Amino acid sequence: MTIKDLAKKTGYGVATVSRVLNNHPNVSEKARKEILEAVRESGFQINANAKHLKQQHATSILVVVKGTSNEMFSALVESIQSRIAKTKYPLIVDYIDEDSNEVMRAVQLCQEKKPLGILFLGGNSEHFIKDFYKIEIPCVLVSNDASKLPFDNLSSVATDDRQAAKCAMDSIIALGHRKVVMVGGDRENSDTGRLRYEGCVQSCNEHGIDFDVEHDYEGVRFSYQDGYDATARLIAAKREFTALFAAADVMAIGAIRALKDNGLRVPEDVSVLGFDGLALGSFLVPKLSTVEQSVGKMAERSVDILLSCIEKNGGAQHETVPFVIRQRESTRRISG
Amino acid sequence: MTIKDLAKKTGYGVATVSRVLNNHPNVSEKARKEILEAVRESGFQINANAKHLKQQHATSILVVVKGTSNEMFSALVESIQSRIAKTKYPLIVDYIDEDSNEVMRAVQLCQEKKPLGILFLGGNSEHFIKDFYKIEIPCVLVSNDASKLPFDNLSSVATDDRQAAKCAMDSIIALGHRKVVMVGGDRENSDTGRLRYEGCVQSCNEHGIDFDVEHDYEGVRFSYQDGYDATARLIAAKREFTALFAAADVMAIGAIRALKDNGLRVPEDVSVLGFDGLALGSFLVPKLSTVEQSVGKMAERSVDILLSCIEKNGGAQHETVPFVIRQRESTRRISG
DNA sequence: TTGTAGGCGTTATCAT
DNA sequence: ATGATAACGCCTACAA
Repeated sequence: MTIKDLAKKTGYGVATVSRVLNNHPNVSEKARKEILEAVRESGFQINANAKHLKQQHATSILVVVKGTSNEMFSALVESIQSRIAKTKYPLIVDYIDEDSNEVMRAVQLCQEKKPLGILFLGGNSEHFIKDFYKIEIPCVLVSNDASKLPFDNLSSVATDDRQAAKCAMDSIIALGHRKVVMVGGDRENSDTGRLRYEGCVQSCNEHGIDFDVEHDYEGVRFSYQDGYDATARLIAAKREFTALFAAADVMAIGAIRALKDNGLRVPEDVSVLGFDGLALGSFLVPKLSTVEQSVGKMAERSVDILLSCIEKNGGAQHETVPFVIRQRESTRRISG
Repeated sequence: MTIKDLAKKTGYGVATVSRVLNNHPNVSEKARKEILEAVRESGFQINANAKHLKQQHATSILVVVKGTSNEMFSALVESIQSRIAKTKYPLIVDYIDEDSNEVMRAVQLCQEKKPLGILFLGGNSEHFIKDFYKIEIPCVLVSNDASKLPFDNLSSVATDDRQAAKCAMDSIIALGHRKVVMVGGDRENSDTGRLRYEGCVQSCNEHGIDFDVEHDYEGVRFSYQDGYDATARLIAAKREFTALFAAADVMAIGAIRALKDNGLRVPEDVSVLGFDGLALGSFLVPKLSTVEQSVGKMAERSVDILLSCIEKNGGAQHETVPFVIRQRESTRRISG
């Protein structure tokens, strides 16, 4: 069933059918009614391939999400969706593997869907450095900073990871902790991992706390299991600590279980602070203390910036979004 | 950059370029080398719209996933991916909203990508009843039973939800519990919700346990918050119970927190049993007791069935996959 | 082994 | 207000 069939069926030409389908003007009410009826009756579905092949510019906005089981990104997508819904732009959300090249995927999708702009949820700077020049429409990198990248069509909105991690450690130290370890991300391959590590170190330095990367830091993947294993290693190495800072809530959850399995109570023996502010955290026992990222704000600013770039041809903007240290039940004050 | 440009650039015709691009035979080594080099150098990207518009049949297999923050589906996708990777078929994974029509989406994708077969992860039978006749290629509904649906190109692989829920309740009763409540799904709009409810009731009946839908059942959405709220309502209604069965692990997690907030300990005061067997469950404190679905087996059977339908033109098959009741730390035996 | 040409379903430009 | 027709980029007989 094509628009040709539809044309034959209704007695109109393909052009008129196309006009009706796309809500274009210059169609009589009669034609519109009849054609719409035929569409309904025949269950006609427009061929997106042909449409996109022909169209130079679509009217949609694209979101490329890295990783599918990331609660924070899910929340971000939801928030972005509700914001874009208020505009005239359709939204296309595309999920890709944690470890595939988001930029090349975007290049591909640009050609397929011809979007007006792209929102990247998560991204690897190497991919951007290597391939982003191939993209010419306005883009926003969400949750990672892109101000150091030399592209004037790439904006960014992110939490200041270094600053947030520093504040997190500050807060732990303020609770009286002196022996602290960190279960963090890969400092070499993940910007986020590196920045949060740096914030942690900076805080320790400022407070005269001894922090030895070799023994007090584990750089692993952001998963329950990795958080568990890393913590188990820290314990096995007889590292003494009263507080553990995890660079992601999922690692904090793994860490808490590892502590428990080694006879350590949270927060009585060890305080645990996570990062992200996942909804899950507030349902746990104990409720997870964490660095809460402003998901709503991040979505809002990302969308606003992208739209302004699209509509007003503005240049790239780089923004930072606030965070909140939430002391819930997994951290506690200790005496000296 | 199109294959025409590539042809001009290399001095060959478009047909030869196309042959090289698609690994077709009848191309000289020389031509292949030169053209491949030109592709690399120019960063040529094939136009998927044009390709799919022209092609009658693609060679890919499609997975339509309902919901993006579903840990079990993520695990399923991963397992499916690794299985399909061993075949010659490319895999396309498409994520859609929890509450959008997966069948219509599939219809759309059929026309766009012309896949050989489809795997549905999650699905609503109403959508299938209403629209599935539009799909003519082999499909497998994963995690829901489709044996009652009248389509001979729709297979299904699922846990026997009713039986699993019954066994779950049996196990709770075997631990000595007599006063049990259930935090379940919507019995009207969710097959899964209804079946797990029925299994629960059946077990209670068989064991002479009093179970009153009005007061002992809460049908809500599968989320932390809904599990929390439902449990809070049960407690507020002064319903006495020593065990709570949740139709999903996420609801069980919400339930545990609600119990805690009302001064009830798990498992000392109330035993909690979940459903799904999420990885997360074994990192919680207490480790979540649950009905573990065989994700690996489900992926394996789904893929096998789909491939056999595609390659051998077999008819629809409906299979059930085993489950395991895992008594971990959130349930305990009580004395009469 | 290679090239030419027609058509996939749509949109959009011209006429009418 | 409507219709004929030329692209869009690719694949694939069919020819050479």
